[in-house]
Amino acid sequence: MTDTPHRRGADRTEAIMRTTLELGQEIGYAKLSIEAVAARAGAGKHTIYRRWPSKGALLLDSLLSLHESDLDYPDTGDIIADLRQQTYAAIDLMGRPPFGPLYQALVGEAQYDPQLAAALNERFITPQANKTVARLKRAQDQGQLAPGFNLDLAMAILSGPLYFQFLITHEPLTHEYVDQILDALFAGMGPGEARVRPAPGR
Amino acid sequence: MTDTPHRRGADRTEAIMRTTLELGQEIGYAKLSIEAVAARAGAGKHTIYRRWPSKGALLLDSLLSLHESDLDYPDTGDIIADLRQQTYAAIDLMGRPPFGPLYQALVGEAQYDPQLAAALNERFITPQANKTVARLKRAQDQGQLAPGFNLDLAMAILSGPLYFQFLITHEPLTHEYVDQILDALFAGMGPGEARVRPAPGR
DNA sequence: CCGACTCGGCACGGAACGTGTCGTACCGAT
DNA sequence: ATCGGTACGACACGTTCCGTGCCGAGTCGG
Repeated sequence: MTDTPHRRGADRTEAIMRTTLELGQEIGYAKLSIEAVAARAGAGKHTIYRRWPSKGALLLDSLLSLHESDLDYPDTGDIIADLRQQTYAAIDLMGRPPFGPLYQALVGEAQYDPQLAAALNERFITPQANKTVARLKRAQDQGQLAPGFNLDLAMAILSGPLYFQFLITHEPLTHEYVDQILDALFAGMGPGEARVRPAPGR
Repeated sequence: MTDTPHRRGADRTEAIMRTTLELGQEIGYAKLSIEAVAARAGAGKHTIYRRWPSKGALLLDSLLSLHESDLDYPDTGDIIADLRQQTYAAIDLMGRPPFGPLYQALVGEAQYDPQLAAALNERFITPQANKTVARLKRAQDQGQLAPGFNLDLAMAILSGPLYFQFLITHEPLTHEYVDQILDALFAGMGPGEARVRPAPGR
């Protein structure tokens, strides 16, 4: 039916974002150019520049369009199990294509594009963090966490090591690693026995 | 005072790195170009390309030349106090010019330049991490830490939240934040009383 | 004192940027 | 059905910077 050119509006927007993800996966973010996206999408460069101020902004929108179904927090009543499951889902997303490598590049770009950094925080980081904090809050109200514990801090201590591995050491994110972090977070690393995980054996 | 051209070797290397830092501070990493560095340093572009394969590699060397005096770990016998002091020094370095903003951009660039990422790890991240782990090891041997605790993990839990704040939320790194992380790390956030101070002996 | 090397300067082709212009197709309102 | 406004694709343009090639001159080691 329509191989007619000059389709408009949301139609073009979606086609451009889809092409961005395609090309991004094929050649990587570094080599991705607006020009190439326009060419493959059969769009004029203006049509892209009219919608997005930068390559980063375009990719941010494209990635967000990909995971519309927000990672929703379970609440089984067991805070550790819920955090674990939720974090598994997060690293599964971050760890593999198409989201993983492109998200990594996007965070990289945000390091010298303050506008992009702000948008990334507002549209992805903060909402995700808020969900974690909200779940922690319920647990704290139910006495599963130390009453005075700073929940933003708890979120940072959980996410931080993951991002450290993701952005700095570039080692793969594993479920086992998540387990270790959760254990340490709830048990502390001071001397004496861990309090959460039963220490089996002797 | 030699304004004679054609000085050679380490002389030129140092001049180029110094100019890189200067220009980087003035206009930011994103706008920094090899061409501009060459022009201001009074060097040919070849002289730069002969030494460094990329802008990132040049900045990495430049930044490392800046903090020759490695952050050395104190060992007062009190692991928490030593970690605190060492981490204070680290965030003071990361938090402000000239090192801070340029280091941030460098980590960003490393997200889509695997060679740069490897060099950054090998020459900066890993050495720093090793020092932390070594200090933790001594503490563990002296019974100040849980015997089986994974020390690489401990390092990641300490560094991770700092980098999270540095790279993701872009909020300023404060000593207070370091204190909070250390408290949480040693006490855990499970219910019950904080255990910050180690009990004597085993 | 001489050959090998390194340097600064300049020029080049190429890629991608962001903008401008033009003719056309779509759309909503009359 | 007609008509203006708008979004669009295509193309061209000037600019910046890349990475490389070439040249003449200065420097260094033997």
